[in-house]
Amino acid sequence: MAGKKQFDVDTALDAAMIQFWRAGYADTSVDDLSRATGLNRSSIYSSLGDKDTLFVRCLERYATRYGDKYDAALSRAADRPLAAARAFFDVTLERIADPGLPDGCLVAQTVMATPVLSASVAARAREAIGFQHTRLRAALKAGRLPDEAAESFAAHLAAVNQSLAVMSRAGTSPEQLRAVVDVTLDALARTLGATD
Amino acid sequence: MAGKKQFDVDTALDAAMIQFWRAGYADTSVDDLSRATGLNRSSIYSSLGDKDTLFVRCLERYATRYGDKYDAALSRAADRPLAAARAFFDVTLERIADPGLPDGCLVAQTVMATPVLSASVAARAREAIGFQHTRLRAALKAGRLPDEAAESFAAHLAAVNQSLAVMSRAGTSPEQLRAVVDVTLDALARTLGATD
DNA sequence: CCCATCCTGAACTGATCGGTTCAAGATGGG
DNA sequence: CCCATCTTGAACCGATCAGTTCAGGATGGG
Repeated sequence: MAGKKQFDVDTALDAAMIQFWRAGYADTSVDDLSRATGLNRSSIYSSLGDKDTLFVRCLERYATRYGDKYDAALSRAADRPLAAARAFFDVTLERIADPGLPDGCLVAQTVMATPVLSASVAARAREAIGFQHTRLRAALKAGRLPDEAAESFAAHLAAVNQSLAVMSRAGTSPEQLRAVVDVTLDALARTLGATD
Repeated sequence: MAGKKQFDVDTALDAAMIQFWRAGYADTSVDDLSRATGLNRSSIYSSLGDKDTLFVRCLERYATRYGDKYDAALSRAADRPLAAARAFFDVTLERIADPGLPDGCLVAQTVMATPVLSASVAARAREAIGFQHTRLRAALKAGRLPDEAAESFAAHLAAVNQSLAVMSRAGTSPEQLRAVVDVTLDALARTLGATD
């Protein structure tokens, strides 16, 4: 099985990411990663790095992939904050509805494990959360929401988005998750209406 | 150090609960529990049970303690849903502000680890989340919120409350957490105003 | 004073962890 | 055809895990 060709690193990273996403850092052993990727234990270390390095790569992969989706959703209706926020949440709700992906959120899970993880990993996860806030604030300001309201709603939208990760793991139904989001969207709609 | 007297089981349980709360189930070893409680390894097994049993006891202790606080907060202003909701969130915000307690939430952390924990533990954590929803819905209905709105807001309030656990671990400041909550409270206030 | 009771420290078991090493096998390019 | 390259499986290391056992010290009631 060798000579010049190699396995697909991207596919392996996706499998590792999903494994970490499902079980978390502490509960994922290198043997688990071996099974998930189909790669030999030796190959993981030689091609993907040790467990910590690999986890960071997966975390960045996750943050980039879904960060891009959030960006795309927000910018698709840049002048209509309500539609933008709705599209933003749809990214998460569709991810949760995808049976091929775990519930929850790798970033949320990592943040929750913060006191135990290495400082660098914890910092990256916090960074991802901070970037979400920045992204939302920029989008809301671009949608002509007053600065103060943009600030508050950015924090609120980011928080509610993370709450979906927790609630989806608690067995909350898609309809209930939608209800959670709709309350927030109604609040945003009324705030927009009030300032129009 | 014995004869007839014993250590205080309640104090030990509190210490164990805080250890699990801070580090989670997977990242808490029995030696960690020994250090946290000040009890000998043997004493833990003989007096508090094995790790799984002890964790369930801590989880129930947590759910009861804060469940009672949530109940008290909601019932203190049973006829004013907005004040009740505000008091509900204050329970969480004060807990987060307490430097003697870990950030986050034991239930949220347990729910996030659901795919890895034993089925019975996962079920208890989900149960606690479900009870929160029930508690909130009952309080909102008692506050004369229409059934449909009570249902939606109960899900929303429970979710936002859980989001505080995630965000507090992400290093979000108390002011930002307050902003997250205030958006929700504003939405509730306007809904109440609209139906008055 | 003495004995029943409780707690402690330490050792031990078997399993699993992350990480490393290496011989053997498979492959494709020259 | 043959060699350089890559992957595999398996073994190994030291550390840590949950859980058990037990001898001995400390204590208080009688």
